[in-house]
Amino acid sequence: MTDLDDAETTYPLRAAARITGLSPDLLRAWESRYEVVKPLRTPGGTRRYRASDLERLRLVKAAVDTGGRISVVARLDPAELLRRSAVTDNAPQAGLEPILSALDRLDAEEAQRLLALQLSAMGPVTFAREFALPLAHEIGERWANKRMGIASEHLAMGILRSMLGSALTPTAASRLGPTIVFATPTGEPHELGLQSAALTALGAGANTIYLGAELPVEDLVRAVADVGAAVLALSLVTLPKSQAAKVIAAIRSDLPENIRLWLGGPGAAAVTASNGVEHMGNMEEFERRVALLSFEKPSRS
Amino acid sequence: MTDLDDAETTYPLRAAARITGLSPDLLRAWESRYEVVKPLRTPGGTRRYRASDLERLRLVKAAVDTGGRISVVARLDPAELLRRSAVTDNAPQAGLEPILSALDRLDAEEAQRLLALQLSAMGPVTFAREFALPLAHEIGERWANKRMGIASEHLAMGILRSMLGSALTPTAASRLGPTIVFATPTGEPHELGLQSAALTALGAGANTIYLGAELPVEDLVRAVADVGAAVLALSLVTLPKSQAAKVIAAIRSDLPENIRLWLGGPGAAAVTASNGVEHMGNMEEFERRVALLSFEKPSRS
DNA sequence: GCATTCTTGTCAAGATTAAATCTTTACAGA
DNA sequence: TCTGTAAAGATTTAATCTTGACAAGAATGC
Repeated sequence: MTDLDDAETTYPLRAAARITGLSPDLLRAWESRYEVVKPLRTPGGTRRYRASDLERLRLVKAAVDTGGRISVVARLDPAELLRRSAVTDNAPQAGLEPILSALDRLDAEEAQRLLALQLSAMGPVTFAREFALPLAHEIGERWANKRMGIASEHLAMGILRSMLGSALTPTAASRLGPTIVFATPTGEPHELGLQSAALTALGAGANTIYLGAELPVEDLVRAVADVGAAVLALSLVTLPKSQAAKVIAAIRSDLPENIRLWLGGPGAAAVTASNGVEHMGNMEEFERRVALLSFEKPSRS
Repeated sequence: MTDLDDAETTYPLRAAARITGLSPDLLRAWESRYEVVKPLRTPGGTRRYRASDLERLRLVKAAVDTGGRISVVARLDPAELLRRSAVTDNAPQAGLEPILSALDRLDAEEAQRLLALQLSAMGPVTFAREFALPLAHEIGERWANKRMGIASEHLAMGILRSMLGSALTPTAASRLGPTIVFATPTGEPHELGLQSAALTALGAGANTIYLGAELPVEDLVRAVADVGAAVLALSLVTLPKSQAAKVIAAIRSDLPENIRLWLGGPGAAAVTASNGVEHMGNMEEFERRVALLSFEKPSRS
């Protein structure tokens, strides 16, 4: 960022509407009636929402959705808002058991049948996030407790990788969106989360280029430059912290400044201290960031 | 939607540009100089591209990319264009070039489109053996010569792995055949040949249990015993000779005597000296051996 | 071999169009 | 009264338009 000091990225009304799920009319009404947010204005008078505005709107909507009155909610400060929009977590453990049992018997046919059923029921994006990832987590758990063999784990991961990989087919239309390259750095073999993220991005309209696991720094940087990507998205799971930090630093320093570097996955939190590296806390946040990409100021190059 | 007769969906210039990969300027130049396409116009004069326009542009670009001159290519009719940019005929080697080119550009969509075309034309088993393996070989060659990046290689392998993995769905009927476990020992990451073999076995009526790459000896042996397999099939490509010999010896000694151990792949020849280990020289031999298994005395229950 | 012309992709300027957005006012259900 | 939605007409922003020019490479003529 050379001198983009005041050039905090902002978003037009339609972006705010799409991201928050509120109608443009309602956004204006809330602003003029209750001053929920005060977006910036262009010289011509057009609204420009900062990321902080969007975040606040998200919380306010959550509070309203759970029964609050907008005239009251609008005046709350962020801390109070957070309390009012508490997450009512749900346990989607539903159909896991039969699949785990099939995997334990190394019954690929049955496992695949059950998984395909889920996939067709929920669609690839939801399947990846709500089913495949929890399943993988549970398998990892059981493996750690010696309640399941590696063979079952391999079988499961292979099936999931193929299923998600097949869904990960870019369409001609997806080229319209911003380009995001997905990969895992050398030493990080876990691919499932990366695939889920790629599917999410595809659903959000991004032009996803999925390179898979264990790409060397140099090739990664070159690929990103070659395809003119706006973002390089990496997933970290088991890569040791020290090694991860080193790799990320290397990538960041080799990557052109105007290309973003996003990290996700359980192993990412420990690394993201550095500058110019952004951490995606969860899939929802990631999805939102992808959607916002389309609305950013034209990036010169 | 009563009468949208003329309401064929059309795309503005920027969509056409991003979908075809041509710049807006170039699109206009090609139109005004050579009449490559004649998009519709709005009352105000703005271009609107039909799907057919985009298709034509795609073909024209393909023809230009392979050395044609735009002034010539622009006049060709669709049939001629197809000839100039298409997967000419069944000769496998012919179809490789466009795919390699797409991979080089990291154009997943195009690569996948072309591969899917081949897959549907030849069926999974033939596709794996006659197309995927030669393609992988060629990619390896080009990578060794620095004519192709690792990113392209990863992209290709990911696509192929998913395509073959999806085809590798055991059916209820296949459970009738002899059980074969497919895997690769720890340290051997190459999976493509293994998948091809598994597909071949599936086609030959075996009950294939595909565990994927890099299974530790202990788990491999346990898995084979658990499912009552008649054969353990391993693929070796780049595992160093000494290491391979050690791993194979370990597996053989831990494996019950009545379970066969088959080795295949380029790295297998160097190892097979030992007793009780059989070497599959090529896919045809392997296929024959699988077929023969069915006639041996029933091994299970 | 060398200069000339043609081809082809890219760019800039200034005008125009299309799509978003603006404000204000109104209205209807809870 | 509170709240979400809608319409009208003006305005702004982002895309697109045409024209003309330019430079590097390819083809051509001598």
